[in-house]
Amino acid sequence: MPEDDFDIQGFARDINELLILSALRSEPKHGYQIVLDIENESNGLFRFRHGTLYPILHRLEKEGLIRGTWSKDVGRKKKVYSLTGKGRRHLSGETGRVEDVVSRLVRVLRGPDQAPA
Amino acid sequence: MPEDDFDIQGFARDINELLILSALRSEPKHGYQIVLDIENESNGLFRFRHGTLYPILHRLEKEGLIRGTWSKDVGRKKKVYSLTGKGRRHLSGETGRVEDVVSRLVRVLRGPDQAPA
DNA sequence: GGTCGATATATAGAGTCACGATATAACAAC
DNA sequence: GTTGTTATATCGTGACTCTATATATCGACC
Repeated sequence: MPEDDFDIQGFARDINELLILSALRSEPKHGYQIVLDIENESNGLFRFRHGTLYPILHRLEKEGLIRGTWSKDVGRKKKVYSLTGKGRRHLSGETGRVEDVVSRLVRVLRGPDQAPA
Repeated sequence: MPEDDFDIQGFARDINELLILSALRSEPKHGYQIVLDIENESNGLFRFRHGTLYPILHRLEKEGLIRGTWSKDVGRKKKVYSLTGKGRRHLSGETGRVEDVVSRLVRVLRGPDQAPA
């Protein structure tokens, strides 16, 4: 019974989006801060470049998962993004789906003859 | 301490390659059979199309991870691929790396305030 | 008061890859 | 002999990340 179609490229794209959304879970942040936080929380594993980050932020905003507002309080202009309700639901739902996919992936990769450690 | 650079596109490509390599772990198979077995073992989750499978097989062969030989015993020509020693080492090593990455990914996605179930 | 580095956002261009479409061919069944 | 299944192969398209580049502000230093 073939469930929803799996697409490896969409999977990679989802991972990037979810990393950004998860960085906004605790509080609103601007782009530069998001990159630093993800890099810090993943011990340097996940590192976004500018050319990768901003297109994704714009895409997420267009999809209504985050909302960006310009803040010019100090003088340096920053665009601060916050999770919308839709974004928060998307984050928890898709995170569960990613966990499901990777657990099934690892099971296939390890094979049936591998006893669990 | 930033370890090896992570690349989401390379990660997706690696997953596809590892799925194919893992299908050859037990015995040599031809392309068509590989697709059926992966689809079967993943309960229909991972499904390779022709246009995806064969370029990857050629790539893996060129890298020396698999070796393909034409068999014409019955008449219908099949190219049967078998894991090389290098391929077998690559499979187990990279599977471990994928497991490491996904576990760290899930940890970041779930966040620090999430208690383990 | 001018330069340099860090902060901060943005986009265009290049390169890579999966995917859909299409082609070819042999065998089975009828 | 036509149709469906098995089987391998490649080309073109599109989607996406990544590199490079552009712009601008602020702090520090001298």
